[in-house]
Amino acid sequence: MPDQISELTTNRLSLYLRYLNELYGKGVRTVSSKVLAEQLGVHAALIRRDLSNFGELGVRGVGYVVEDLRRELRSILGLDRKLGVAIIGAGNLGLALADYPGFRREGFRIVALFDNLQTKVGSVSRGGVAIHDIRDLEEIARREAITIAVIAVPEASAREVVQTVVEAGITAVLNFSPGALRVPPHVKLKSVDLTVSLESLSFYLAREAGRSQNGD
Amino acid sequence: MPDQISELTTNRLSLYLRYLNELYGKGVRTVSSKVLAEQLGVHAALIRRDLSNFGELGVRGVGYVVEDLRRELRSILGLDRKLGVAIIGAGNLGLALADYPGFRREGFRIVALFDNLQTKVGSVSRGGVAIHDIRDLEEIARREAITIAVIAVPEASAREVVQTVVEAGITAVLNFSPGALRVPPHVKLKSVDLTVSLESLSFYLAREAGRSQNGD
DNA sequence: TTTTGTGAAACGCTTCACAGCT
DNA sequence: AGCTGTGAAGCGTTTCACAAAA
Repeated sequence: MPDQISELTTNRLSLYLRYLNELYGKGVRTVSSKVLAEQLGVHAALIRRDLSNFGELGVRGVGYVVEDLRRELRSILGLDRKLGVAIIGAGNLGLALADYPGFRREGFRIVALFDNLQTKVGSVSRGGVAIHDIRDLEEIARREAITIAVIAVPEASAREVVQTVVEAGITAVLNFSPGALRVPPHVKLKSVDLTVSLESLSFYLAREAGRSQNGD
Repeated sequence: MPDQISELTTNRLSLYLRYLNELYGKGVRTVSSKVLAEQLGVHAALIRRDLSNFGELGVRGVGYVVEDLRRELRSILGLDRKLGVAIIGAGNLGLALADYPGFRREGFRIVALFDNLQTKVGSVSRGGVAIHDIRDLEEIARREAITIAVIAVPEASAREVVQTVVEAGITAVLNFSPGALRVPPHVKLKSVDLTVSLESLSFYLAREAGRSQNGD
């Protein structure tokens, strides 16, 4: 078992698990890397390579036993225990993320929202997640065993918030705020930059436009 | 100028532009790849390589002229014209995205939300973006020159919605729904999978946990 | 001297192709 | 025969290191 697994691989593991859940629900017993590959739009050898990082999970001549591989992946991804999640920032995005069904489905426990605006503190999201004062983060994080923070605050407060999160002892951060954040080495930071995603698409459109009209 | 630019590069171009905007606001005249690199946490040579794809944008011995590079990047990313964006799905996430300030800032025009639920059609988001019937997408897309669709619908309807979007003549799609989507080759699809992002973090936590407690 | 632009080396990820197991 | 697991090849991205320019 190699000691460093790339993020590209872990992302795909999550995709494999999602499809295995679907197969499991349908009562399918085994699945080959070929079938998995066709469904997910990746190469079969890549799936075998990804899975082989964690042992010999398949059966030669047969494929992968759906129930076993599903259990294995859940364990590899750490989804067999319920992880506590805090959402920082009770703006539009934070509230939407707090109620996002995809987070609850695979064993995450959305414990609370946090904000610094006193007018928001004390109320709840539509789905019933309570909004607390950001100053209570550390206490609640310890009490509720929160290990993941999702940051959805404006760019201006992002740095300060990350600091608060790290000081509260949280070691995994999913960041939706724009801008580069720095965290200590023991903290894992993953950023989803919505503006970057959209501008990247814009680049594609700009290129296509230039490509179709050739010197007229 | 190479004819294929990787998505890794275009994502970084967007980050460079964001920081250049900041420098421009502060009145800074020039910046070196070294300074840029330190701020953004990437290697200086990578920045030079990225930019060199689009010509000789810098000045040897000096660095890059902030105003010029900023203008150049805006043009490269196609942000010098205002692109029309439609958000499909007026749930929590769609509504949050419609009002997301980061989208408006860099020259995108959020034209409308679309949903199939008649109870939502006719109302507006908090920020004032109107919700239309998804059946009117094609007509409105043509009239308002919408070139980008942001998909924020439940997994079950995602496939159908992509089809509708493609038929409406939209050629760039930013997808927030889980699951693999297939689009024709002339359409650019970029997916942000929130569940995958969170599960990837969970993997990191599972690994760390196993690492600290060694056989006790 | 400073800093870019870029061949060449290094690195990492994916695919090929097949031995090995069922 | 069928399908996994994997060494080796292939390919794309990043970093090194330095010539060229200001």
